[in-house]
Amino acid sequence: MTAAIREADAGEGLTERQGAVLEQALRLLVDGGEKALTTAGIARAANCSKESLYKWFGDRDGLISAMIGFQASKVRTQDVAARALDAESLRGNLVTFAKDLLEVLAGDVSLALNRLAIGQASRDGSKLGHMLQERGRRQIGRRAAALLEAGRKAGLLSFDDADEAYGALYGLVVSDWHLKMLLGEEAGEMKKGFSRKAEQAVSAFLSLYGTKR
Amino acid sequence: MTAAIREADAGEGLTERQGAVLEQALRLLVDGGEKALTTAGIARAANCSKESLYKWFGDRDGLISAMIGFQASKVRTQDVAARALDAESLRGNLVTFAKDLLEVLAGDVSLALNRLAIGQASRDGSKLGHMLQERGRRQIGRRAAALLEAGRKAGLLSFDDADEAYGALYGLVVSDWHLKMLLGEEAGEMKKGFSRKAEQAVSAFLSLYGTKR
DNA sequence: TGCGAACCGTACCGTACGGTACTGATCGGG
DNA sequence: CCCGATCAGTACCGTACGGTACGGTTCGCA
Repeated sequence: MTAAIREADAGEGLTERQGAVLEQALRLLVDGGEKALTTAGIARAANCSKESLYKWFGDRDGLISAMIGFQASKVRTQDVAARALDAESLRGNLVTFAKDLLEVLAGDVSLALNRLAIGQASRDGSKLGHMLQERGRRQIGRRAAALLEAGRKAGLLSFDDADEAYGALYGLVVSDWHLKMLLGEEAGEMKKGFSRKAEQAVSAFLSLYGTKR
Repeated sequence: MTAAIREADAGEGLTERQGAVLEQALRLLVDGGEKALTTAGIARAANCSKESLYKWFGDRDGLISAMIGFQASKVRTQDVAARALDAESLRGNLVTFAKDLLEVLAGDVSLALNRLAIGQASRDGSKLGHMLQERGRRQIGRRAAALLEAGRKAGLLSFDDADEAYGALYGLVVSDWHLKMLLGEEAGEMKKGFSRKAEQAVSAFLSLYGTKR
């Protein structure tokens, strides 16, 4: 048995030491943007050597990929599979989902990683973009899909294409807020309006796809 | 009278030579991303000297700002103030607007500039972000606002908050397509679905805010 | 106690970028 | 015909980054 297997891991087949290093790297990225994410800076912040960074992650891109995977592994979305779905609880679940979605998108780590992936979309063949899409959005998308499907099963929602319905829900909730935050709009001021925004969006969504009169 | 006034300009108080340089710079940015946007590269592509670049635009940031302003000045949105607005023409105008919006957002220059501004959002205090927001989105937003207001005046639409209604329209039309394209999803394949997407979004919007039974 | 692996800290190398300085050519006005 | 301004082309400088190499130290293990 290899020694590595016996060590505590951080959810991605990497040791906790490596996880701590990625944590510091994420902090650097959040605080200073991509420009601050230098190998020397990470090594200094994490009290490790550049040589170890290259041994563990290969090169800078591998390190960034590891950062995305590490962050995604921390934000496991627990879907509350609430049975006995009635109109009230469906609305409540949808509002909760909408708020969670806005909170996640407005999180500084999420914003920083999205900025990083978008900035490199031109040069790396959108490798990071696909990774973010797959490991971040896919998760929350599945949660929404399950919720919508449950609503349809309970006769509370009516739609043919689940993706189309989810797209409408996403658009009504997020609108152009995500882009505005990515462009640097202060996220702190906006968070206060999240609840109202989420409820409005869910109301609109239900009047589009709900069966209730 | 100054000599500069007598020269042909490119819409931003700069000479046509400078406009040609900015054109080449935009082309470099579109083709190779931010990494390809070097002063030496621009000078080579535009057959000018780096010294001229710095004389005209101050520094790299000034040049990027000029690029944004230059591009915005080219994409003037003509609002077809169609009088005699009935339900059919309102829908038609909304669909046209939705298609135009998707086309603009999917344009490679737009995507490249947005990627650039998002990538620098952390370091420059979102100066570029505000500029893009102000000179790009504000324009198309006003066109939509005028259309919505005309619809309300004609008794075809019903809403209290015009911004909220516009937000819903924007979200229904764009959903998360913009982000996916910014992250590198191939835009070519998506463009085929724009018409259908636009019509679906407008139908949903009308069933939310329309007065028609 | 001695061995070897892992690792920190740092020095180092090649490269590429932003920005400046200089030279020579072109061109319009007196 | 000459003067001054503008500009292309290039050489140059300081800096900072990605990636590598090396000496010294700790720690698990026999």
